Amino acid sequence: MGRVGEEVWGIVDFALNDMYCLARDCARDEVARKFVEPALELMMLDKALEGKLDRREALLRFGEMYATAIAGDGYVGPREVELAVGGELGGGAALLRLATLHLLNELLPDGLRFGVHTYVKEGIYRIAAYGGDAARLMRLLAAAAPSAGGGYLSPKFEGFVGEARAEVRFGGMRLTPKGRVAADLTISEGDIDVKYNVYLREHDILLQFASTDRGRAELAARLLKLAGVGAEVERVGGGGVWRVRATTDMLAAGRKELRDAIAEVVRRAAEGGWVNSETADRWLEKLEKGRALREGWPKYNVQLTEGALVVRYRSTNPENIEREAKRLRDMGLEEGKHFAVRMPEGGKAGYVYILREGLERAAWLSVHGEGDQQELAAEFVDLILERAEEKGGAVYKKALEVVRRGREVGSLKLADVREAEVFVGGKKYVVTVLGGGAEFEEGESGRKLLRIKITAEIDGVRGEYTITFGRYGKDNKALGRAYARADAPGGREADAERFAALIKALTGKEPWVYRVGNKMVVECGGEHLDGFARYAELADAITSWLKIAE
DNA sequence: GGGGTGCCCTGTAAGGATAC
DNA sequence: GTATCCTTACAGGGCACCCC
Repeated sequence: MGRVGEEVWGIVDFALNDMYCLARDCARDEVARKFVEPALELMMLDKALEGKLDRREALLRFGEMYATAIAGDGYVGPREVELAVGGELGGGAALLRLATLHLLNELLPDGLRFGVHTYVKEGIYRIAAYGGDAARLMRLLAAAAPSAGGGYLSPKFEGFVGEARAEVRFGGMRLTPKGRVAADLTISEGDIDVKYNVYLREHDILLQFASTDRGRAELAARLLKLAGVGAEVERVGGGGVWRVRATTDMLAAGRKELRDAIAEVVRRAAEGGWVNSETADRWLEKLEKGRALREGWPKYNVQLTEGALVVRYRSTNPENIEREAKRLRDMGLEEGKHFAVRMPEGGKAGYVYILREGLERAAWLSVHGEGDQQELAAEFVDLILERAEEKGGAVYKKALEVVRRGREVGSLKLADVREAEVFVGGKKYVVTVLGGGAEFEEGESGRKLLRIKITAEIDGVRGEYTITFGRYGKDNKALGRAYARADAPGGREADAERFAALIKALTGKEPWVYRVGNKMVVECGGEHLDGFARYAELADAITSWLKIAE
């Protein structure tokens, strides 16, 4: 380092030998710390250069310390890493930082070295790496930055995971004394690596790293996270061993490099006849396809049972069931109406079961809901469709049908029906809707009625058509009735046919038309009401009426 | 036929124990 | 200190069955 080096060491001497003076004169810890940390880094790196300290250990510790400094006084952008050094004696501290980076580069292999720029703005020294230099620095920090509980201690480092290029390689395939397949798998980032053990067990794949050094175990967890697996450090029993483990599904959610390496172990084991071929095929399928687990969502079971769509989450843990029920309530769904809940009892699993109407409502909320409800519902519907798609064919078709129906509620305008061609009784009708609305009314018996009025032109005949819904019978079924008018052009029969054409154009389904005495009755059921609910002018009234008339 | 529920069976996660 | 095994609870797939 020549003359610069001498100056640097002069500052180090000053910082370390006169710490008492610094502490006394400056009377603030942060000033002392500003010098102590880079000075320690400098000494550590110098020792590593002289071969008195393990080089990789020094790189790792440097990375931890520098990341901590950036977490406090730095900035991390997509293509930039910057450390700010300000305050009293900032110039000297910045010089120290530069000296440590210089030594660090001497320790790094060619492909990982990086350059930095230093500038002063508003009295603060800034040490920044840009572009490729920043990318190389990020690789070091990504592996070394302190973390806990599956995340970095500073959110500034979360983005690194996407940028880092953890390499995965395997070797040392062997059979354990009991005949299980084991292999070594090494994950490395930059010049830092960790060796893990992979075991092909009877029912799962297990990747494991164990150590009595908690720091090494945390590094193992960080590198595994860079490979896309969020396993946490755990303490084995109450003893002094720390461990990081991940099994099949977690591994299958990892990055392609990791999945490929593990798949290679499985493939070779299958070729050697060391694992059951059916099990190996299942694992390979998972590893090759990748398993996109939605963060924060459990795995809902989506399937068809004799034509009905079953959407269900089951668990023996009451807290899990309650958590899902709460999530559905937060989404705007109502228990009993949109979903059913059965709490676990006697060791048996409980469940939340999404009723058909619930999935429809969630689909509606995913389009028409507001704020958090809309976001939650959209995420939920996506998740269910994704699960249905995995099952393929009929399951996906059915799920899509329910979701589409839900999304359609209130999505159309009556005036959208213009010159629609429909066939009733083999005859073609041309329907144009001019307007309409819906309102409640109380019938003579106190029954809550819903009156839907539509103005339309059918085959050139303009008219106002009214249909009145009520709930009838022991099932309390929704039923809508209208009577054809005798004074309409062509008389009752022609009016009934035009009415039927209008309802078919609006709902997609023909009503039932029958004669009672000399009257012509046009009758609609729940499916027609669902069809009417697709129109914004009618949707709110229909939803409210369905609620109050229950 | 579709909606909803119960239950069996298999695969996986989690945690501890044990062998080397 | 590390590698391997064991146990158990839980999750999830899928089918049978009931009800309307």
